[in-house]
Amino acid sequence: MSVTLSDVARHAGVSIKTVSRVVNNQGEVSKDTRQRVLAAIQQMGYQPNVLARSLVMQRSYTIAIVSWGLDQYSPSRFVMGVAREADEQGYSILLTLLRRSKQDNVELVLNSLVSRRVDGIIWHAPRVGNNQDWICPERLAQMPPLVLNGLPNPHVMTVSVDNRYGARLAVQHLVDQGWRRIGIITGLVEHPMAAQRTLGWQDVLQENGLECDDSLIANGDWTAQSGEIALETLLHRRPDIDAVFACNDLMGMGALSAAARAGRRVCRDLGVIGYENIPGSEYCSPPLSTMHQSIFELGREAVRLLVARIQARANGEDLPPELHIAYPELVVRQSSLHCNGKEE
Amino acid sequence: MSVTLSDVARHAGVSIKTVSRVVNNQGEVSKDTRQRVLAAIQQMGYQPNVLARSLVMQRSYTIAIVSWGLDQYSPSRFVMGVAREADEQGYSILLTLLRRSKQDNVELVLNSLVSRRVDGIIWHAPRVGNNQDWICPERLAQMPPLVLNGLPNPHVMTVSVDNRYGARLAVQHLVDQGWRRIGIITGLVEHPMAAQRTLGWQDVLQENGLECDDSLIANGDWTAQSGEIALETLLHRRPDIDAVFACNDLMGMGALSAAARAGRRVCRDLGVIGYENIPGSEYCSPPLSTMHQSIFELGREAVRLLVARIQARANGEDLPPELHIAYPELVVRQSSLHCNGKEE
DNA sequence: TATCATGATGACAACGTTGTCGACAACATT
DNA sequence: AATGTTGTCGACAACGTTGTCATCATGATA
Repeated sequence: MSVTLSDVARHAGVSIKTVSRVVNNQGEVSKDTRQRVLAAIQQMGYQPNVLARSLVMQRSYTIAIVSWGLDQYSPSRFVMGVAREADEQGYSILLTLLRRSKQDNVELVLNSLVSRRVDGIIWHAPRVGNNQDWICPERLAQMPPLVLNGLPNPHVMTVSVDNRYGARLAVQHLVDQGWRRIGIITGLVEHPMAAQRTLGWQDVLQENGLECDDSLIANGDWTAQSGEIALETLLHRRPDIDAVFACNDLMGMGALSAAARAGRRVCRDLGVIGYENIPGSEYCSPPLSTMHQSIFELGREAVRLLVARIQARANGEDLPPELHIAYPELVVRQSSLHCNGKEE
Repeated sequence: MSVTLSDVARHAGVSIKTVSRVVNNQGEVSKDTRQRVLAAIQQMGYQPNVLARSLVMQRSYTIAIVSWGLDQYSPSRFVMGVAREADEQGYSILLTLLRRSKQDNVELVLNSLVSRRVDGIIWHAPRVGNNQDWICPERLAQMPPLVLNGLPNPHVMTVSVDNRYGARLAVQHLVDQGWRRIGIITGLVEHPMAAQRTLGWQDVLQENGLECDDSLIANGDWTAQSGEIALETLLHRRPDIDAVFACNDLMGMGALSAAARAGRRVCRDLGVIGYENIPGSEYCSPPLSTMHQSIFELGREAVRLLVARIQARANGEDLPPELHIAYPELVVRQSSLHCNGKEE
């Protein structure tokens, strides 16, 4: 079916090994034969068989990304960053989606990756329940993992976004604008990311001597609809609220909509800030203030770190796992501004 | 490093081949030895080496998806559908992102996939320039492709969304609402998808005897910002416009924002409809009417068709390439409704 | 008893690469 | 002239599977 080294060798009148040398341009081959072999390769359309190479070299030049889902913006961007950098580094990426319903298939997924002999894993799913218990010495020996927002662990590489820091920036901005009773619409509570953002919110309120009561908390699930409902319950429970921190932009948009329906005019009666800077957040009415994260770049960085580790391991050295943290930036638009109703 | 068949064989006191038989439970193995082998496998944590298996079987149980990008909602959903179905069918998926800048790397990408001996390709990128010229007999022999929104071709499988039909539904709805001068904000003109939607818009205007002039067309690039600018120029050029069909929701949101700034009240002075039904489109103000497409399901279907073809090919049969078309559905929300200003 | 099907198993050669080692010529050094 | 060095190249054995065939009991049939 496909052209092999041996086909090319026969055609060029040399040994298999010589062709192999030319392909990987390694070792000494005379200019003359190199030309001849190159011509044969060109002519026959030879493409090396990576499977065979992987088998003998004991590495597949493949890294797996195990993802929770691509339907949100940030995860998609992360995967794009991973794909781009992997391409540039000469690695292929194997995409695996975790089933959200089943807990127990983590083990299955991992076994499948071992079977495919991937050189490393990028774990791109929130730590919920015991779904990261697989990170144990036995597994670590098989393939090095890099975990997004992972727990500190001396044997595991991690790239993280400092969500608590980001949340602090967002809420501090609300405080600076003069808002005083600041509620929060959280993400899915079982996601560590959501927990971190809630902590940041707490930090700022406490530092500023503002009220920080459970009645200011409404739980969302990252969807716009949940944001809408959350703001409704919040306003009902605490009519004195004058601002709200939505833990992502979609929920922020839901909140904007709920506010309008409740007759609360954003910027005058209510400050709103989101988190994630999704496309479109700029075009809500009013435009949604938010936190920006360079997630694409984080994906690239993840691959860089992981590949460095893989290469090192192949050379017998054991690179100490590095850690990379990204810090979000505040994007001030209109929804968080406090107009004091002056222009009424 | 890792446990092999031969390790298990030695441990269980049988031949390699027998272990192989147990693993693939094929052939006749006595109950007794089967138990013994199974125990050994369990005990040693054996995982078959898919690389080696692929090498000898001449198929990798891997399919590649070549994508244009994951930053829009629909493409992400498509990839999710692909990943899910591939998982269920026992295939792994290799994710490749096309560089948008370079045209010429299509050939490189393809060669890399041949090198990895993928069993099939899902081509998930708009046909722009000559970037689908690779679909030629030579390539077809190497690995069967399935193309999203591909051109009709007796040798290539295709799954499509009927974009022209969807656009017709959207614009007809505007007409039904009583809007008469209907502009369009197109997608990137070089994308066939954008062209199809524009054709659908034309169809309906002509069928209804409405004006269908070039001055009603403004070109966007799928981003919200481009939608905003497009509506501005449109309103400037043709102040008599009373409705606009935005070829995706993001541009629709931009248009909504531009309308507000221009003092045009949506629903009264201007009808707006988008396309794609992204999360958040429901929470614009006013909520954006749009077209819904079941893209996740389309991704699953793509894998089903492709895998069927691969299996058939492996059995020597040559399954005729099938075709699958999905039809979008209208989602009526507020932005497209015509209030006639009654409640003024 | 001789022959034959059947069931269970293993030896061995593929698959397409790469690493190791040795062969051999050409040339430089003592 | 004998020896060492260098540059080219090929034979051969891995890598971990699977398919093909042969082997060898065992029990059934003629």
